[in-house]
Amino acid sequence: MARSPGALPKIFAGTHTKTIDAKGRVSVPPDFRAQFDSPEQGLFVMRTVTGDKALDVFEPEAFSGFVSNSEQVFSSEAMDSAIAIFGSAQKLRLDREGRIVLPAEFTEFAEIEDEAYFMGLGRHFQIWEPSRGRAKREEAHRKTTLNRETISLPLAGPGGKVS
Amino acid sequence: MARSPGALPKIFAGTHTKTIDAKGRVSVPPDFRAQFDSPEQGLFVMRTVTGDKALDVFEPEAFSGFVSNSEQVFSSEAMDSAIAIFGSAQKLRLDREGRIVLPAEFTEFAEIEDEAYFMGLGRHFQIWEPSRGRAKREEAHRKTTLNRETISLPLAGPGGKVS
DNA sequence: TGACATCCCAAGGAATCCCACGTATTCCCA
DNA sequence: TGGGAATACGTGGGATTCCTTGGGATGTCA
Repeated sequence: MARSPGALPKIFAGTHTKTIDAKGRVSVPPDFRAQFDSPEQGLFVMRTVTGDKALDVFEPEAFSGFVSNSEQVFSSEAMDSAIAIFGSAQKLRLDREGRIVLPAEFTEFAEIEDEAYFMGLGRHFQIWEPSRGRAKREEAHRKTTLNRETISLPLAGPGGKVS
Repeated sequence: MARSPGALPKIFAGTHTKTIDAKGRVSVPPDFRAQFDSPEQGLFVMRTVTGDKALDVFEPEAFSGFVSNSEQVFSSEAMDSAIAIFGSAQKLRLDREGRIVLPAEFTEFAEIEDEAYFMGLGRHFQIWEPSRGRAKREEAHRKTTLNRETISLPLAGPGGKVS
């Protein structure tokens, strides 16, 4: 991703709660949409591997970074990672109004019913069931407040890139 | 990786369960078909060598990568690999509706009856017997969740793990 | 010549796309 | 600073396209 010097990296920040209509459609927050290089290429959604009941959402360009890491198709370790990532990921297209349809597989995994909680995480963002997402956010804030002396956050550094 | 900016690599992602009709035909998921450079060139199918009862499916272009890797035809190791790969692989054509017919050799190996479970793995994809494939996916997800600290995934954010 | 495999065509159903309207917000100007 | 207009956003429904499934026709090999 060649970024012109001085240009700021895209940042997904903030939280947004969006309703899901009868057809299963959700509006992606405009704040997030504004960050997309090419909305017509859609987004990659996958079940998160952190143990949370949440979904990770990436732009195609960011998501394609996972491909190079799975060159060794016959290594069983790489296999597990590849299955966990690509097996659960799916490419979603946005309609003209910037909505996506979350497949049942994902809503079931994240236990999402009629509302989706979008949470920006910098380079990508997540989708949660609202109450669960809010709880996670509060907990993370509390933990980070307590542990701020001992943990290292790359706060000062530039976004860096996945090679 | 030399890739022209903006050009994204093709990615096979997600899982799809497809029924096999009386004639042994299965629809290749549209998501996957959309990734094919030239559907008329067909696909290469082989028994996987990971010990799983599954089938690996490659595009001709990706599959041809194995050729260069097996140059040393007189090394017994390379011989075995070549036999395992090319000896078991078979080229399948798609009909106008995007269906393939899995030869008995493959359905027997993977113990596939009347349903096929397609699982994207990035550069290529696999075909499983549904219940077996689902189990494999759950297991892989669980393992990856447990080991996510020790394996390098660019999930954590910019540059992966900050040491 | 018969049996089998492959290819082609058609129709039903489902998912997707597109368009239009109501509402809220922002911007601008008085 | 208040009000009005224009823009953007969210929402819903209708229309179209795509996908799947099944069956028939054609070609091939034994």
